[in-house]
Amino acid sequence: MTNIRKIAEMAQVSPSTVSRVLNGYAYVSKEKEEAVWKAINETKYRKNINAVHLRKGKTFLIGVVIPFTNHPYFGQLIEGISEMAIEHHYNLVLFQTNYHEKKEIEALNMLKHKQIDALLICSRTSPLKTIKEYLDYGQIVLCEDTKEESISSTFVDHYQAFTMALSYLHKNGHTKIGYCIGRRSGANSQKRERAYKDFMQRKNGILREDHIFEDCLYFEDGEHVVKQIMEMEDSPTALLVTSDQVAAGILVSCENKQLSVPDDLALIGFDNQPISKMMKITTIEMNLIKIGRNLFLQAIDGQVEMKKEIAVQLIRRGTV
Amino acid sequence: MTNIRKIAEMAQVSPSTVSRVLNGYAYVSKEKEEAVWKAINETKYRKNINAVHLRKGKTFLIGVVIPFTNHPYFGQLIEGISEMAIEHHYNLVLFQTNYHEKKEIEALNMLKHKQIDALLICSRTSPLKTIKEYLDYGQIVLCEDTKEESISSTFVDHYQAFTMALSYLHKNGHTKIGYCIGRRSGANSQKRERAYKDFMQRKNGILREDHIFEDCLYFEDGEHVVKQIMEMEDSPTALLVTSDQVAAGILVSCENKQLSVPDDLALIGFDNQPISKMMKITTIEMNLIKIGRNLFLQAIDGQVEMKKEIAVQLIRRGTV
DNA sequence: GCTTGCGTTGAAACGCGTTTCATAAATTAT
DNA sequence: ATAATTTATGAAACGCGTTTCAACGCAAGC
Repeated sequence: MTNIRKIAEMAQVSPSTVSRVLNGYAYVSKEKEEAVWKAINETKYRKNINAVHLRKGKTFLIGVVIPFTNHPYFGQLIEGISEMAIEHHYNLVLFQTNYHEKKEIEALNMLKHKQIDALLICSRTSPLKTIKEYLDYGQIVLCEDTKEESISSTFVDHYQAFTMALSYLHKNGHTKIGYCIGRRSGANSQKRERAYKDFMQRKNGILREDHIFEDCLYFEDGEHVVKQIMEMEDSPTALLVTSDQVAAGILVSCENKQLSVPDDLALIGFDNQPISKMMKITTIEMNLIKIGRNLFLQAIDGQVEMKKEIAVQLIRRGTV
Repeated sequence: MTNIRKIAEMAQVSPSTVSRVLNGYAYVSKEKEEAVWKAINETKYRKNINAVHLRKGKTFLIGVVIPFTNHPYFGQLIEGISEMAIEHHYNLVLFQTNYHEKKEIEALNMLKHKQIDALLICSRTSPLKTIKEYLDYGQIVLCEDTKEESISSTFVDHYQAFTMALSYLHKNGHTKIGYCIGRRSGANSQKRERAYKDFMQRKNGILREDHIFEDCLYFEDGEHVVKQIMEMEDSPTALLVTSDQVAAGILVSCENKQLSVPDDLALIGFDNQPISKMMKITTIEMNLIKIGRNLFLQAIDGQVEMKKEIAVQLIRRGTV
């Protein structure tokens, strides 16, 4: 295996100069630079990345914790993250947790053992207390409002976003509003629940536990929601659906059941995924790619704003 | 930062002995071993993984090339891969290509620059010729039959699987059979097309280009297929659907359009995904997790059988 | 009593790119 | 013309765990 010293010898320069050429530093004469490149090309030299990592004390790996890879919400998040990763010559190590705390701890331990430089948790299961114990070992970034906590984060104001969506429905004459969500226990979900309950109480809307639909993650989950609604006595006239996929599923299911959208049931999706545009679903854009990008930048650079809120936007289309 | 030499000093032994303790080698006396552990615990020593990588000449990273992360086919494949990766203390670097060749080349170049030890290509876009140029730089494993080629692979016999499924439909009285596929250009897709055309010709079945439905990847794509079929004059009475997701979408769509399955339209899905069990869809099990596991093993170990075929199995349920 | 061999241990080499420090030469500033 | 920079380059140190080689001690074998 040819190394930098051999190149140096061939080009009649010192290893330092080879390194300088390789990394594009100034202060190398044209002749020597050319000699070095010539030797590099002749030998097909490739630098040993592990030596670089050792010297720099970094692995250039960022861990990314997500519950599922097969959901477009996380798909977009990863897209943003990965875009920045490429730009900064980092690689990503994915940890799919399926919301098992054990998997999350595994990722945290990778950070502890310096297998990764930083950890990005897109959706967590373990308590903040646990996560904080690992802060000494490297940067950890969350995707939720960490307010007074000392943990970096990029997030949207889910309380405000939900309130905005609810107001919009209310203005359109709805008082019986329900919502669909993936799981109720997440930090962001709790914020949404708080917003929902506060709003419904404030506006004297009808607040019923069975107007909250759990386990709504995929397209096919929409059908189940419609079925439940149709069997319900006092069913909601509008739904906040925290995933455009599910909103699309609900929409299709409604069409098939001769339920008119928005007349019988109004819908607001979330994320502004391609499918919502295709199916003309009114939605809340979260700019997940932007969130992803910022998450990454926080992970590699302590300088970046420690807590960054990303604005959301109501996109009016045809389902309200 | 405390390192192995400091531990050695504290425990009054040599660095070699510390290394031996750390790696669980025999031939270390109890007293010294205990002394070493004591020092390790006191200092909260964590070993520098980059030094290990440098010394061992490996990164313990395996690249995985997939077109999309958000499809359960690849989700299961990754599950198998990742299971083995954990067991063998490797990490995965995901390259999502969206079928862009450029992205695939990026991954191949990572191998060239020794950023990853091996590359696992689950679905490729670039020609075999290109891939072969990178074989010198590390192990590359494909997920398709590489027959006479000198590239490792784990695969299923798609020709045989398709033929089996077609036979089953034929035996059940179908001659007008169509099929749904993601893209037609992939190596595996071409095998399937070959099988389809051969079979239809052999059995004098009706072979029409418009009985081949492209771009069928997700649940929602099923609706489009049903729509097309209903508008068709001489529509197929049975479909091979190369993804259970799509088969489920078709099934739902049929129900809504008062089409009876299997009487009006018979369906055979692929992959035996959870959804097919839930919805009682007859399917071809591919054992993707097993494939994933084997792909990984081939990537890290030249010893493992170079080409491995994984058997498929027809799972009879309610849609034929 | 001497050879053989296993158990145990440490010194030193190894993998290799980066970076600091010192020095020399060439410019520019005063 | 002299001092102060800037440019250019190399030697050596550095990061650090692993592994090989040699050696020593002690026990078993002849």
